[in-house]
Amino acid sequence: MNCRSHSEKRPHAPLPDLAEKLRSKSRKVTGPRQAILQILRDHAHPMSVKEIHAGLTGGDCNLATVYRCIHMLQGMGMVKRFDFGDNVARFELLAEGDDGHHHHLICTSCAEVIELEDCAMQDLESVIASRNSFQRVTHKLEFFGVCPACQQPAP
Amino acid sequence: MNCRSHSEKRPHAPLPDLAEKLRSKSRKVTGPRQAILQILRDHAHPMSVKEIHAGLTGGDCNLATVYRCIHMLQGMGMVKRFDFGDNVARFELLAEGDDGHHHHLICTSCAEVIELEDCAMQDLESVIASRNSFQRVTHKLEFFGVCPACQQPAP
DNA sequence: TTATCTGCAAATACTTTGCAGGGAA
DNA sequence: TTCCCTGCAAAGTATTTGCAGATAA
Repeated sequence: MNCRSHSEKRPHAPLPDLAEKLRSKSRKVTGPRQAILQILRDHAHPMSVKEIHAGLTGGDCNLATVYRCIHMLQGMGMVKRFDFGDNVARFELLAEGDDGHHHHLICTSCAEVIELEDCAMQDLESVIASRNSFQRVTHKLEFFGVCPACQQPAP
Repeated sequence: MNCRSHSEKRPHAPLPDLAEKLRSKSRKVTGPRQAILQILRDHAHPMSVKEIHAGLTGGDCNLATVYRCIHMLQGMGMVKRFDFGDNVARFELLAEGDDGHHHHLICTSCAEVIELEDCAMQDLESVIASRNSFQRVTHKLEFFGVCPACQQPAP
């Protein structure tokens, strides 16, 4: 598995393109939706619904609307859900043509998130699928550890 | 990664031994705790708190007690928590001397769970740790797919 | 105009906690 | 006897849903 920083990632489409994607599926481009897409675009790591809602500046929108919007975007394949095992769903905007399959390295102390490049687990999936007679096998994988900044002894 | 069925696993300690483990750490052996340990012993896959509570026959005990008991067992290293990405924590009794590090293959249709043997990801953890200057790197990994029984077309 | 979307509020699901009585050691 | 444990009830957090009014197309 190779690792790379977010800055090297495939860039997200500009906001107007994202809006167009909504229109093309007869979804309306509303204020809340644009604001939510903007926030997801500005953050390179998965965000919880609460974080997205808190990040909405000015007039913002209702928490329930954030949930509905995120689910809609997820259904359209524009956003992918990640679970870090703390019972809080997190969502990340997918770049055009990106299937979103990648993993994260999360600091268990400060929650910093580093994105890891797609892993080479396809072979493993095939082995597991055939040995257990399963079909369409996928996986969820996240790494946890202590980041450099958190390795210093507490003052 | 190798796969094996539950029947091949290291067996759980008998109930009296589990009780002794509690006493050795000045924890009391109560009815609810014995019942919960019994249920976990009887099930080879991770169970949600609700499932454990529902499985308590007869007099059973309060849901809050199940939560408290599970947390206590987790703190003692007798039980391990798994997350299947559905915002429901699941717990599995650990056999004596088992660190609980293994993964599961979960049917996305009927939720059947198959346990997979410990994977060979230690090398990967080392690479990720050194490349990102992280310490104490661990991981969570679960596989999802469609089990044989669910592959038949719906009637 | 019209179907979709939003805010509001209430509901649901999972989990935690305070408190007073009950029980294991 | 002495803590530890439990039930009960209430509260906390994450998420979903019904409904009537608002809005994009």
